[in-house]
Amino acid sequence: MFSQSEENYIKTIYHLEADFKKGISTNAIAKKLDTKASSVTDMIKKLSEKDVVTYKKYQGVTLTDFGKKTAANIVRKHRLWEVFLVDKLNFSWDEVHEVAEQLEHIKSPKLINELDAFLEYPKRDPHGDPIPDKEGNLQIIEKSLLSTLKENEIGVCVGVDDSSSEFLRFLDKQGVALGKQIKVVEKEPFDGSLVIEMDGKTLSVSNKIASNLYIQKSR
Amino acid sequence: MFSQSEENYIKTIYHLEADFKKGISTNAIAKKLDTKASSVTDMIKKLSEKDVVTYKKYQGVTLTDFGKKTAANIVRKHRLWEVFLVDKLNFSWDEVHEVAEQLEHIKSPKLINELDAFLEYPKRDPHGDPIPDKEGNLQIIEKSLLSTLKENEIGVCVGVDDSSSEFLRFLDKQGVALGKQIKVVEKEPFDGSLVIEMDGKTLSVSNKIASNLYIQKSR
DNA sequence: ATATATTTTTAGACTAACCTAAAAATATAT
DNA sequence: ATATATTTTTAGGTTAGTCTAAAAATATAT
Repeated sequence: MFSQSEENYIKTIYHLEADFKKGISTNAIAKKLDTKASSVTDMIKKLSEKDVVTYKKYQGVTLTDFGKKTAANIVRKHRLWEVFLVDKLNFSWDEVHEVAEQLEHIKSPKLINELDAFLEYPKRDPHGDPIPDKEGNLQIIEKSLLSTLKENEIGVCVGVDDSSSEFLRFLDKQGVALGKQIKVVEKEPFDGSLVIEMDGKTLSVSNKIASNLYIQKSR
Repeated sequence: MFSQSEENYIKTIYHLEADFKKGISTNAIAKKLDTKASSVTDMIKKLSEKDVVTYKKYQGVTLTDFGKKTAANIVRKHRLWEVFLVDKLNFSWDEVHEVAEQLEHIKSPKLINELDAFLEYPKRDPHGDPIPDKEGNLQIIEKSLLSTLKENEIGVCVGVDDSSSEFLRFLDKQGVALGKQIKVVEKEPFDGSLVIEMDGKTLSVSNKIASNLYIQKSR
């Protein structure tokens, strides 16, 4: 059984590994968790004692298989709770993170399995991120950043890269949501902005937006 | 904002005051929380600093109005989560306590208000205990222990005194549940047992059972 | 009313999780 | 390749919440 703090470290390392492969640095973890590198070193030693990570001094850490499974389970809980909050309790997708951060630490296998069933086994959370199954596996979706699509390509919005409140609220305002079909009408080479078609309407999005929206290409 | 530990103390004092009025002893709290009296003294000092309790050395503690409201809010959360677990996630009434003990510490006013609405503003938890409203008020129900009913009196089962798993599972086995109508057919003065009628069937219950079941008398 | 028992508080220590500051190792730049 | 900068670890300290053991206060019994 892990403490909330241990779980937060495990989850953070998991997310960093997804982005940067192996050997996550002390500093990277400290930055994500808004803590000091020295605190991270302390915790890493404990997690390595518990066989959650492999660690050699000055070489960064890597999750063991056990650590990966543990992490996936925390992420599973986090994302299932997010679905619950949005689907059942009228939260919007920019409001769920903070509460899910707390709920993910609740310890009860029955709770999470029943919740999964109650939500009818969702495959994605409200931001489009996949929900790991009980074994910790998560289905990968071939998604591309909107900014990488070519003119006339069509796809469906399946996720966001930046999930900050500001960005999500901006998307809401523009009418962008998961599942929306988007067609690239025109790409502006000068500033990387693009003209898209959505809901039969035409609008222009900046490169910054297009670099944070994931699209699953049609065909 | 209170820590989980502080919240557990506040809640415990609240429950003890409901049973024994004012001036809850250090030892009583220690017993309930399965901790040592010296730890309780430490925590009491902190809670009194924070104006949650009034405390004079060796005189026990009493919740302030602020403390009562805080406590009621924790109890509200606990009981709403219990309803959720039983009504939506197929938990039985003897399984909910442990998980609700964790869920009650989640901090999010929106979460609890939306949960309340989602559950359609329940008035009682699965054990028949009233759920405090947002202001911390809880409706009182005139309930009597089954053992205090007279022959031929009729009532509805509205709660349990002892809510241990063993007792609740025993009640399940006997078909006893909240809302069941019960009529006292005969009282046995010798051992305090009584013969009751429920669901059209006649059965005998021991005094121990009858002293732990609350009945709301009809008329 | 005094002795004895019980309860409560104090004093001092422990652990988890954090911190700061300094030392050690590694990386970078000329 | 050596000097400099950066990263990481170590050493030692802090706080919340717990503990044990002893001291102080209160309660009980004769």
